[in-house]
This record gives sequence, structure tokens and C-alpha cells, in this order.
Amino acid sequence: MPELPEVETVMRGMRVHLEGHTISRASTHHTGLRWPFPPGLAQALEGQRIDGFARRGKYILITLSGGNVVVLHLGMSGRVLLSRPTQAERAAPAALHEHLVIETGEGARCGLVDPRRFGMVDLVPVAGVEGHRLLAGMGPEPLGNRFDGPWLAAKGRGRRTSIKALLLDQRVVAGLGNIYVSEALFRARIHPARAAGEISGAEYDELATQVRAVLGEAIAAGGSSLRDYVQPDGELGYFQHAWRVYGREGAGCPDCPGPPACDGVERITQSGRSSFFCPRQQEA
DNA sequence: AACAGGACCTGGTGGC
DNA sequence: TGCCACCAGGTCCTGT
Repeated sequence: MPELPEVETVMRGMRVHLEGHTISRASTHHTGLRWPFPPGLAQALEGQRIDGFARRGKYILITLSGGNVVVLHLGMSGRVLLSRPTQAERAAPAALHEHLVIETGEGARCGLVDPRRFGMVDLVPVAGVEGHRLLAGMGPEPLGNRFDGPWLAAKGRGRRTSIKALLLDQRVVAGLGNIYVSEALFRARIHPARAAGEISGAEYDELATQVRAVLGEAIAAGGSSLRDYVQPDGELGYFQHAWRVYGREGAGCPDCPGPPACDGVERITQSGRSSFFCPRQQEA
């Protein structure tokens, strides 16, 4: 599911719903996700006040009063369900694939649903978060000051890998995934299969601009809903309606006049993953 | 070192 | 209707 805009939307929803609350009950309903849950996770959460929320790339960071931070990744299929259950609802069992549930003394409930279990949950001391093995090598935030065309150009210099693969590399820039890479490359008019080392400085400048633009628009729209992704409050994100190429193989390119000048959006597979592009706007 | 591919999981969809 | 192959928002790890 979730790339940066969806993770940001989920994190904001959790903040509104849970910030300042104290966890009264926590339970796990599986041994773990991608990796086993930290030993004693539920007990470690109980009694903690939830002091703050942040996002780093596709990770959600939840600061607890006792000095620990919950590190949460939603993988491919992770969802967060937020509610204020009645007494009767509290007695209900966890939903299918709801692997972690917390309740607060203030009456809120938060369930982590992840059918495919590609996500992860860790609990680390706040001092160790930056050095966390999964976070330490992560590149700059695409909406932050450290990310720009020259940064991308430096990362792409001499590389023969595709620009698509470069943008998916979380060490280069944090938070992009398969959808927004296709969208950003379309907007910047760069073919996804071009070698990263062959992209010009001007093109990298435009690419960085378009990465920021598409992510900003998607966050404003509450992310993209597809399959079962919804915002934590149950609302649908609606950026999927703004996709110009992703998932639109065979459809008309939004910036082309149509046949015979352009046959529309094409799909190719790059290292096992689909890329969508317009062959007329994005030359190989 | 850089790169491609497999691996980890479940569920939905479309074809036969 | 049933079965099966294929596809899916991620990313770590291994082998070349």
C-alpha cells in the first residue's frame, strides 16, 4: 500500500486520534510481521503515554513517555484502524489480520492490520532511533531541504542502473515507491529505463521538482486509495484519481493528442516491477 | 561495488 | 461455479 503520502496520512490520523493518550491495554495477535515482534512488546506499551508522532521515509515513529520509540512500517498491505469503541465493542475479538491492538484510557483504539505481514514493528530507545539499522542509511526526505536536483545528480553519477531503480532506492531518497516514481518520471518527461548516469543536470532539477510536486499533491489529497487502503478514519484518499500514468496501461496519455500521434500509456517490467510511462513524452 | 533476482506473505482478479 | 495463474503499494538478502 503505502508510500510516503499514505504513510504521512496515516501518521497524521494517528496523531489526531492518540497523541497525549495513555495506553491502557495492548495485545499482539501473531508472533510478528516481517520479523518477530520485540519480546514483551505489549507489556512494554501498557502504561506508556503517547507523546508524539513523526515520519521518516515510510516509517512511522511514535515517541513514548518512558523513553522508547515505536518504529512502525506498513509494508505492502499494512493499515491502521482508529476508532472509539463502545464497551460492547471492546469485548470483541481482534479483526482478521489485526496483529497489534492498543487501547487508551481516553477511550481510543488503534489496530494494526497487515495481511501479508511485510510490515514491521520495533521498539527502541529514543537515543537509538537514528542509528536503527533500518533507518540509518536512509536518504533525505524528498520534501525537505537536503533533497534537490544536484543531490539526485550526484547519486546518479556514473550509475548504469535505471532512473526508476535509483528513485526506488531508499538510500537515495526516502519514501518514494512504485506509484509515485512512475508519476514523477512522467511529469519530468524522463523514460523510466534510462540509465541514471545519463540523465542531465537540468533533467535532475526538473525531476526533483516533480517529485516534490506529486508528493505534495498526494498528501493534500489524503494519499491514494486502492484495494483496501483507506485513511485511518475510514475516509478514502483520492489521489488515485489524479494518477496520470500509474495503472493506466493502454489509456490515453493525458498530455498527448491521442492516436495516431500517441497510442497511450505503456507498461514495462523493470526488475520485476511495473513501470508506466508515455513513450512519446518520455523518450528512451 | 553494483546490480538483478529471489524471498517473504495473503488476497483479489481475470481467464479458462 | 471452481480452479489456477498472475498480480499487488516494500525491501532485505543472496548470488553473480
